[in-house]
Amino acid sequence: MKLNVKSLRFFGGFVCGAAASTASCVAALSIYKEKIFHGKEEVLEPSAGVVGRYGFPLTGADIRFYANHTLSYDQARRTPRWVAEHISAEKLYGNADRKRCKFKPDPNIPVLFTARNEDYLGSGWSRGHMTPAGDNKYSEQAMAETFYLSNIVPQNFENNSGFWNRLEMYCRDLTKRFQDVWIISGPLVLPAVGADGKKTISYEVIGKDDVAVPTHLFKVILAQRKGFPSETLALGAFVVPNRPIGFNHPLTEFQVSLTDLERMSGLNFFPKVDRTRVPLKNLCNLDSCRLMSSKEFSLYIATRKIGSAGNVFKLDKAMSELKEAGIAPDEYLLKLYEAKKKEFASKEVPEYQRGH
DNA sequence: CGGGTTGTATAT
DNA sequence: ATATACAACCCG
Repeated sequence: MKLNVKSLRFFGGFVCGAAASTASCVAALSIYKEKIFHGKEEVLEPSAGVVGRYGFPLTGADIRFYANHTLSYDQARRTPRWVAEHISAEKLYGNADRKRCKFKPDPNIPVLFTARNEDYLGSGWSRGHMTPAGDNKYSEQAMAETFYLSNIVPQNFENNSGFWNRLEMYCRDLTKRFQDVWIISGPLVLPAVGADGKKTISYEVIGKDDVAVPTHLFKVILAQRKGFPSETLALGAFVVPNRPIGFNHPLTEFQVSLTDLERMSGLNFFPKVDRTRVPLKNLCNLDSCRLMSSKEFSLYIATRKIGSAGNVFKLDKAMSELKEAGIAPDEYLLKLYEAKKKEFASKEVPEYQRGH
């Protein structure tokens, strides 16, 4: 078995490339394998050689699969490297509710490498979903799994509930114009130029588990529209700083070329997309890439609060907040408000009358 | 939609 | 005594 690796490579390649018979190709490749007996059965496994006699370091499962998302986990940083998901209009409707979900360590990851809630609580950073809970309204199970801390990174509070939230809403809105949308999200730690002109990568770690706080977050969106003579594929890649981003910043400000993001992240995105067969269009040219404005967002939040209000006081509070912001409620909000008001009135009045 | 805190009852 | 669960409350 003592053979020169270089000549092996050449020999194998030559046989595979030139021979008509696939059998000879397999035979040549098998030289790389070791014959190992598992019980009585003889199987071929990749040769580890002397160097690997006691095994090579393991980084854990390359890819981990969940009901509606897939991720690669970074055991050193206690965060995902990337999280992939697919959404369509159907997945955004259903009764799954984040109020019934809980953040928890991913039971599939070795305890030694998991993040825990205590790492985040009181750290000054929020637990930011990579694949969003709101993309899984159709399935309690799928939504619950997004709350595993393997899908979470330390995220600035205001960024999480603000700009990033609106970016996720835009992604969901895309399903109105594209049948299928694939999204890859993840954390980045990017170099910064110091006062001495040197580039340094520096990032905070939080909790006893030293969970890495990313300097930036990325999101790659691939949107597909059925059509004739051919389908349409549009792609947008974004890198967003992990700090508050106001309404004056458009999403396009954070758009980067896919190649640039690939160099930053060390990842190749959507390797199976055949760009010669279906030309990739710029998502922000084909679609708007416009996020909700301040007014639209406030209106949306107010509508949410009124929809979930449990009493008249909260109902009126949400309305007065809107008024103070100088935002006129739309027809939908007004109707919802009136309906809830009646609902509470019909519950309270009879009891009041009986009491007297 | 996106995230928190606090208080109380309960189990260990 | 200390951890855990849950309801009720809060924020943008």
